[in-house]
Amino acid sequence: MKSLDIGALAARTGLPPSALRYYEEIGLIASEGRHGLRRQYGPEALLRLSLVALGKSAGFSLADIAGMIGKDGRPDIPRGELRARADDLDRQIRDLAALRDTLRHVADCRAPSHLECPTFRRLLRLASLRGARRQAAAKRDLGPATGR
Amino acid sequence: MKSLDIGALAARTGLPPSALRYYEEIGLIASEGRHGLRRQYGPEALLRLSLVALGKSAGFSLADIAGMIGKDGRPDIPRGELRARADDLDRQIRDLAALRDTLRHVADCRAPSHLECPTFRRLLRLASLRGARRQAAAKRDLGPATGR
DNA sequence: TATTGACCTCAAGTGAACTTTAAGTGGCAG
DNA sequence: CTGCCACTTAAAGTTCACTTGAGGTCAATA
Repeated sequence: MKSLDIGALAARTGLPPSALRYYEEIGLIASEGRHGLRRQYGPEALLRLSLVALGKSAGFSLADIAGMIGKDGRPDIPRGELRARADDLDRQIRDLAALRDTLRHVADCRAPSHLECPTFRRLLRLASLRGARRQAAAKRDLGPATGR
Repeated sequence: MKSLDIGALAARTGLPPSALRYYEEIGLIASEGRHGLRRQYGPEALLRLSLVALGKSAGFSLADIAGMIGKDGRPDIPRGELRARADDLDRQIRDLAALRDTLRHVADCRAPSHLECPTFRRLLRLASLRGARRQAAAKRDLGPATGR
């Protein structure tokens, strides 16, 4: 019998039991049944939690993630939308990579103050632009996680 | 007289006035004075707000940002923290790429069940490893914004 | 001068993602 | 069989970053 109680699942995932109960409450995972009062989870719970961890670290909300992995472990959303999401992710990845590069540059830069470093100043300009774009996007679509 | 009222500052930054008042309340920006009741902001507010936008997009909390750009306006951003944040971004980028790949795969895969698809399983394994690492990090530092 | 509209304050509300608390249950080691 | 202790529930509390609402002020325009 390969079933785990909530404590075991918590131990294997590193998530506190309270969080696992919460995930179950919002439908992110499901228990196979109970042993007495105690929830018993099958091994597929571990898979689902892996997907959840993946989505979370990618900046999606739990609601988004719930939408991506349907009740049965496969996505609910149409293929076209999945591809569009993937394209969004590509864009987000490019932005983050640029930010990371500039952060590293600034960390290594020998200029006495960050404000005097031209790269930093360029980054500031970009950040403002990003802010504006973000505003525009928010107005545009009222929607999906851009990773607040 | 180069001072902006809150509406003008909002227009230039894309932030709503309510957010700017909130930022002032928590000490992220300061107004130069009032014209009647109305706050008047100097041009350095724009610089500070650029820094704030930068910090936000890098995943810092407003409290973190407030700590980095002192009351005096000079950014005093610890280089070590910048590097740590860049490393976080690297991780986040890897996560995003994994998620993007998973999404694309799922959109294209014709396998009857994803659990039977080796690509899917490989992606999940990668995600689990990441989850474990993240736990370890959380235990290690108890601290700064890890992104939401 | 009267009105308009952008600003003001303060308090309360929001939503996400949990955590905490209080009171109770029940499997199992001793 | 008894007591421990990990589990259970429901409800309330927490943090972050704001937003919303009610009621008020005032500078500039008609």
